[in-house]
Amino acid sequence: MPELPDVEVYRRYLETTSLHQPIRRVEVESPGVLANTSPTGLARAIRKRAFEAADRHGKYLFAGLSDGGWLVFHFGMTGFLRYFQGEDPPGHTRCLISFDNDAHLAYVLPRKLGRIALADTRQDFIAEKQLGPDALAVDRDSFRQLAASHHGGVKAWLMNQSILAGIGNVYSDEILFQAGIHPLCKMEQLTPSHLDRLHNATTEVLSAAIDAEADPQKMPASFLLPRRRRGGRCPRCGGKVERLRAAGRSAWICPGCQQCPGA
DNA sequence: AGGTATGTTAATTG
DNA sequence: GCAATTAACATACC
Repeated sequence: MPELPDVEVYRRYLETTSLHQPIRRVEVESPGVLANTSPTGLARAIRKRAFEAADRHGKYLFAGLSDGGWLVFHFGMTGFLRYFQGEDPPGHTRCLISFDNDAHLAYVLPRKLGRIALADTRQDFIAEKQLGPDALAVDRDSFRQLAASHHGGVKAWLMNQSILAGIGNVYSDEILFQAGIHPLCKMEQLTPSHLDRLHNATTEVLSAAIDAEADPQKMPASFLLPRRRRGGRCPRCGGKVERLRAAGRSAWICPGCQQCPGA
């Protein structure tokens, strides 16, 4: 589920498994996943170097190379990393990085919707992708300012990576549920106090999801996320959750607990 | 068989 | 220019 919390878990995984080991070889099984390079370009950029840092911005994972460059991973809807030794790569491995110590890092992407890119600096990449600030790095006043310059539905706003980076369909539902706000509310309807509730919910939901290692089973009992399915019940009022269309996606809500201000 | 799926981008329409 | 909608991408699961 690669939204901000999932990618943060991947970042920690990369950091604990894959730093400081020289890279011996790179095999690209699906060249289509390379965004701005080729298999030989990728090999030239990372072979004989090591990952020295693991950073994240929104849904993007940055692996810092010993020469100062960056390898950037995006995971689409289904991707993940797997570090292993002495066994076969997982199915749907699209790129395999092998280290001098005979361990391997697999970039696994069943649906091929993610991408690997090279970047000179994180800032260059973030600017080129026109990403907004990381959703966990925005304070109350900045959050209000970002809200003031937009119209349209609040769920679409939360998921717009150019405004806030890192929130996708699942966590936008959770944030709106925790804030008690309906996904189709217009930004211009939200009062400063609603925006503060939304900001608090954003910070708390993303932090709690990271603490739960992005595993729905470990999340707080107050979370809607594990009940986000047909027949699910609201953890707050026990009512049935409902599905509707918002921002071109399925949005799950508790109609009793989520309203627009003034409605 | 058809609908749905955690993302991004491009095209289209209002 | 902005907001909303749809299609496309590729694959898996119900």
